[in-house]
Amino acid sequence: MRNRDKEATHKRILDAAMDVFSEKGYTNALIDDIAKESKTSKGAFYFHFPSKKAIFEALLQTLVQRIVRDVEDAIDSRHGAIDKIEGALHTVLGTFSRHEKATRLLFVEATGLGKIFDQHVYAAHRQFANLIAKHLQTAVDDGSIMPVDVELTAYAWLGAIHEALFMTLLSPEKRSLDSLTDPLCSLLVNSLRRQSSSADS
Amino acid sequence: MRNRDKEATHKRILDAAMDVFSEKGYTNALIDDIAKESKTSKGAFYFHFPSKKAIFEALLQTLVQRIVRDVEDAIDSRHGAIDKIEGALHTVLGTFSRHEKATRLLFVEATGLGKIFDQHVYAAHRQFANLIAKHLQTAVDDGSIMPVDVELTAYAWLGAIHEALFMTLLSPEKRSLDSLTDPLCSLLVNSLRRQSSSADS
Amino acid sequence: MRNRDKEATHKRILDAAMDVFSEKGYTNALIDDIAKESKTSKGAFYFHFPSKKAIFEALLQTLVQRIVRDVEDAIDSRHGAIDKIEGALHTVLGTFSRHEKATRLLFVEATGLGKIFDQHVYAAHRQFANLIAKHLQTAVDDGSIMPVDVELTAYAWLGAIHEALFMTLLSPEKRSLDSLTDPLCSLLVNSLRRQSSSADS
Amino acid sequence: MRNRDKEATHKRILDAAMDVFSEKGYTNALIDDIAKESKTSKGAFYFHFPSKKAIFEALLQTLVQRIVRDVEDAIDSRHGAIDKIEGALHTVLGTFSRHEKATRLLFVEATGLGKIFDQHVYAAHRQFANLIAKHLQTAVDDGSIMPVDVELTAYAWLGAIHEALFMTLLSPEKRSLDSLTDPLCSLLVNSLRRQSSSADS
DNA sequence: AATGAATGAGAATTCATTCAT
DNA sequence: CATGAATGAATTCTCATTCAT
Repeated sequence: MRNRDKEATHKRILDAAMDVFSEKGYTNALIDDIAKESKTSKGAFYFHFPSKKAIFEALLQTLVQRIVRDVEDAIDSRHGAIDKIEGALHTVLGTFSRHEKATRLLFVEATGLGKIFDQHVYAAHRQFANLIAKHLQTAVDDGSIMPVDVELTAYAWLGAIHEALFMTLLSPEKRSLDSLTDPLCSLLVNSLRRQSSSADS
Repeated sequence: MRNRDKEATHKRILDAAMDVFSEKGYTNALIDDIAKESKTSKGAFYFHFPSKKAIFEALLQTLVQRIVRDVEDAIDSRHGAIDKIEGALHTVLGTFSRHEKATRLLFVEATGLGKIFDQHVYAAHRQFANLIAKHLQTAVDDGSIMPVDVELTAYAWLGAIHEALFMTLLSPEKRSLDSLTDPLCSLLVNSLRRQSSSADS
Repeated sequence: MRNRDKEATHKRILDAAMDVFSEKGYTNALIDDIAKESKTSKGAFYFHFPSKKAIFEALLQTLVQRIVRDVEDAIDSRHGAIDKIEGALHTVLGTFSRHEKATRLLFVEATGLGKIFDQHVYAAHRQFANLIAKHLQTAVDDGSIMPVDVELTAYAWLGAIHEALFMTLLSPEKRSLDSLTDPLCSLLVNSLRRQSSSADS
Repeated sequence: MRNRDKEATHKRILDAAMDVFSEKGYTNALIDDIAKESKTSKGAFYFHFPSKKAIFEALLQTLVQRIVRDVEDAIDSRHGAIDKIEGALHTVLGTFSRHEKATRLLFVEATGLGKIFDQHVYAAHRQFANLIAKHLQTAVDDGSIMPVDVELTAYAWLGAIHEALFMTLLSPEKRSLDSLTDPLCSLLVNSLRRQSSSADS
């Protein structure tokens, strides 16, 4: 019972932190804001987390893990290399679309905070890129797509996704992330498709 | 004469600011750091710039303008749509490679600073994307490349470039930006090349 | 039975408090430290003691009383004025030696805490000094020692003891308090011996 | 001129700190109090001193040095071993009497602040004791006084002085330090006088 | 009686900005 | 124009104390 309360408060604070950080950015977010938003107190915050930095890191790590897991699950249910790649892309984009705040946190607010956070961001991007690279490699191996530098391609794709999300998030018009999924997916997958080859000798 | 001094100080401060901002990030950079680095004083800083925010914005704008101009010049000297695109890509990547600090400022340190700076970053990315989009459109129009959504492609490309730079800048190994140019350029240009070619003679 | 538990907890907390206070000093000691050390909880602490200040005061008072009683008992078993004085000195020094933590509490940690505690420390020193003065007076009265200002001498002696303990406690070498007893005792007693002596055999 | 201002402020802050620390004790003294008392600002405080701890240490060190110097000067003008000892005692006591706040700082407020300050206090006491020991040794060497353990005696004397000052400072009646000098001096010096006097009956 | 999560009033420290010289 | 001492609002983190269970 008591334990329930504790965990519930812990989660309320994490949720509040995500709201506040994605709303105001790391630097402009105050512990007071998080305390208020979570309807607890500064003391409760520091009971549950050792520092502002720590909760932000916890948030980042949790988000990356959750997204990576979601995407891997989604891929498992697809068959065929290209299908898997499309699946990965759709899920990545879909997940980001569904969690705008988390996305903003990962791709906007976590950047430019100095050396300490850089490593987290670097690691996060690496994990996402590896996810893509792995399936690209499978597709290359079974001949579904042209042989390419899968790692570089993975980063290029991640970058394309990142940029699309980024610009959408920063755009004053607040266009929904969702509308990006299909066109971006086509663009990326088509860029790799065995090029007709019809008469290609 | 006196005027010379004034301008020289102004520039020394700008240069120092770029060094300090790209080294420590906006938030961690102190006016004192900039004053020290520029071998002037806090008073001089505030004589030449109204605020910390202002000099950072000035820096961003100057950098974007300079890069855009450089790239446009480079493109002018190329002929043929694809050639121009390759020229643009090479120049963009080359310019970023040559100015690591500026690049770090534009693509890393300027991110996540909150609403006010977001607009600057957004505008900067837009300018770069437009540059690419314009020449993609020309290439599409004259049939050099497949018809694609040029705007989306431009953002995808910018994202690919951004990501590559970003990961290189954050990577602990500090790989040089330079080695990225050629492979990335190939990847992107190839992704658009008229695929079939079957009947293209 | 239940009562046993209660008293036992009370004592555990007092003991823990003495450990923690003498180890970290009043200001740096946390209620959490005491709760942990006593293997109870913060709630238990506040059930048994009304405040941090209160337990510290209780501790001081208990210690002073115990030491005064010990010394008085020891003196009772001595006969002759000088003998009693020597007895008092030996017992005071011996007691302090045997209870380093308590000594540290009384002579180091209780100092410099501000007005409120000052009075306790003042009272404690007074009690110790009175103890000494009383027996000095007896010795003066029966002519065993030179007539001196017994009160001032008592403070001087207490000071000498205090300083010796103090320096030993603060010394990096952590020399044992014990080795001080004999030389210090001689020094002080000799300083009062009927000086003449030359012809006094 | 500017430099004058800077130094003047620095000193004003030091003076204010001594007032505040000796009035409220280290822990209860607020930087705000010092800023207010010095008629400057918190910012000015941190411009001149890096931390609360640092200014307190600076204060302690300055005081010890000044007192040691004063005493040594006073001793120089005396001739004869016993005379020098009396001179030292008088000067030490006189100096402490004249600078009650400083004395309170050194002997009351600096105690019980934890490991870090302990070393300062230890060092200060050692310096004072060494001062006394040196001259005791001279007096022993030239036969002016009985051979005694000069180091232990020095600490005993310092302790006597310390205790006398301490009790006077803590006493509710606020008796002046001054009235202590003569009786204490006599007591201590007499305790060492060549007892002989054979013919003193 | 005991537990430990929650509270919130501080307090030290930082740093952009000002301004007298 | 330049200097750098001074300002003080803002912010993180601490910890004695409370209280629901």
